[in-house]
Amino acid sequence: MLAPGQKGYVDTTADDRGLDLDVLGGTLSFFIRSLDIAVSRDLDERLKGLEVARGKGKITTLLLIDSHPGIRPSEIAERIMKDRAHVTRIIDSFIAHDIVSRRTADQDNRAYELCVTEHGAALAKQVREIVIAQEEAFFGPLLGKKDHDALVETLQKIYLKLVPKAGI
Amino acid sequence: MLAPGQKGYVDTTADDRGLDLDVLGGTLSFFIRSLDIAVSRDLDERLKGLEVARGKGKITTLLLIDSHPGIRPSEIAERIMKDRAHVTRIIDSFIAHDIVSRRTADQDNRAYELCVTEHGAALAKQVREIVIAQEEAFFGPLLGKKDHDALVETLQKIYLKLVPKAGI
DNA sequence: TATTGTTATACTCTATAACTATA
DNA sequence: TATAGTTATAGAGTATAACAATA
Repeated sequence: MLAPGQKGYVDTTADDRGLDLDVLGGTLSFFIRSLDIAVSRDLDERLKGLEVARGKGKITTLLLIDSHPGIRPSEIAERIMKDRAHVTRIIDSFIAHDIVSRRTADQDNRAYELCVTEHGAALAKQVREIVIAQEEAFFGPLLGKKDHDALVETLQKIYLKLVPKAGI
Repeated sequence: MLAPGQKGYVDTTADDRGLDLDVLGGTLSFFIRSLDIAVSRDLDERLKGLEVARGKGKITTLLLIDSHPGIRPSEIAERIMKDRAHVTRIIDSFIAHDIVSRRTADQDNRAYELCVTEHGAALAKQVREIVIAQEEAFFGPLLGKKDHDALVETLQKIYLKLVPKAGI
């Protein structure tokens, strides 16, 4: 960090708290990206050794199938904001590891319905516990309960507007 | 979405608002990832055609160098939460495109000081305007001003705890 | 004709480690 | 011995488009 007065220093501070945080115009996109990097790394660390260790898409896909037996790939894609091709590869790897089973949908022969296997259910349970434990372990030192709750509420609200189908 | 009562439906709702959003235990990690995906795609779209179109690492690196002439690669790495090898590749591409110049640091022959070129400064100005414009265009329809301000404050606070050096 | 899912490709991102030059 | 930066590599993520089967 260049200090005020030091050669090359440019004061880009936008508020009165003396922070040098508006490199991106004080916008949210940079902070969101940074937080996502930090949270993802922390979670990957906690998931090490499990079969779904890396890649958040895999984790949410597993938990979605576990919570919603019979869910279809295209619906997963919509909810995790990835394309269908990406979901196909995730599902393929799950099937190869006997985590998920796939069968033709009842009313639509184009579609598939996905369910976790017995093994997949056990894995999902482990993953879910780790994810829940992370919430407190990671955010506890960073935020008070009030700020945390407000953040959850705000981000849920945004997610629902971005993926309306996710609301019941 | 499986409706309550439908075959395979499992009620995982954790609050009383009837939302099916706690697939990850109502935790923040999933919402943060989703928001980052949406914001990044939107920003990439707006940056299309510019030389730094893809990859948020490149954008913040450019704006950091523009705001902090003389900044060193290792400090960039710390602030954008990437490793030095990654920053090296970003800088290399900037230099190849005459966006950034690099010279040996005054007091340390191991280190480099980075500055934007004339061309890079013009590019940074364009990028900064786009990023600032996105803030309103993207978040305006999603959040009221009060929620937006609270979100900025909370995420800035978290970022500062994760990267203490970013505070002056 | 539109939709579901698959396949293929090319490119980017990321983590890791080994390496050099200097402190 | 530690630090700044580079190079190399392998793996994972991503966007895209073309494709088959079904609605």
